[in-house]
Amino acid sequence: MTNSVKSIFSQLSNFGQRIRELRENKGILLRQIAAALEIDPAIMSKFERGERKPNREQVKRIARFLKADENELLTLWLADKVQFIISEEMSLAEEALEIVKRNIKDETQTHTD
Amino acid sequence: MTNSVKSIFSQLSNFGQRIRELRENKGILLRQIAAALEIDPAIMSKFERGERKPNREQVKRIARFLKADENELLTLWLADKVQFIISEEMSLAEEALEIVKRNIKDETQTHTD
DNA sequence: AATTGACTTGACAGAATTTGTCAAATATAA
DNA sequence: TTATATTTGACAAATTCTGTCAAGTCAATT
Repeated sequence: MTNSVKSIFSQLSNFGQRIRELRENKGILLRQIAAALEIDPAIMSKFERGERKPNREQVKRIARFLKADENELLTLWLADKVQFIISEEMSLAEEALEIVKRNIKDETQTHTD
Repeated sequence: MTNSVKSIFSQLSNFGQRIRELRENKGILLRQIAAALEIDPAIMSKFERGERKPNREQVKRIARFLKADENELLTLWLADKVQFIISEEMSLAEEALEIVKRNIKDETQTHTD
């Protein structure tokens, strides 16, 4: 994932939001799921916030550990993947902002000498 | 692309089939497009057969060289990318598309104020 | 049959991205 | 403050992606 795209879209994660909700409702700690999946809590945190994407096996393990509907979670996870691909194509906005940013910077440098 | 998935899905390529059709109708050689894009003909061949995927810039250059509709080709290219992800998870496909569709709709409504 | 031209195939190396670990930072509550 | 939970970012290792190359197939000509 490029940084520019991440900055706009990382906050939306159908999957991540759902598992966080499930986890918190059950009063389970993030690091407890992490332990169950044998990964660092940092990664689990990133899954929940949509900053990184788990693989199919991890989704299944999460479902099992949370006693949640595996199919529901896999579906949300797939939706995220598709949505990300689509979102990347809407990223002309980012390019535009980059140009503006560059221009502003040049302007600033020109005037502060 | 994993090998197992490639073996199943590499034959379907909306984008590849279309540019081969366009190219052949104009009597252009594969290696001529390759030269224009400054890549090896082998890669161009793989693009046309859907074995590898070009990046956005390459799609644009192909469109320009073939004097084809850039938007059409970018769309087919995007369709291939989405279709590939979905193909990996066939059974969950429909539900996932529904979620994306709903989110896109919400996004649109949010932004048209 | 041998040659030619167009494309295809697969192995390969280097580049780029992704993965998980770790330590430090932050946040929240007691 | 102290303790506990989560987040952040830098990092190395693993994996995937890229394009090059040489050898291969296939069809049409000679």
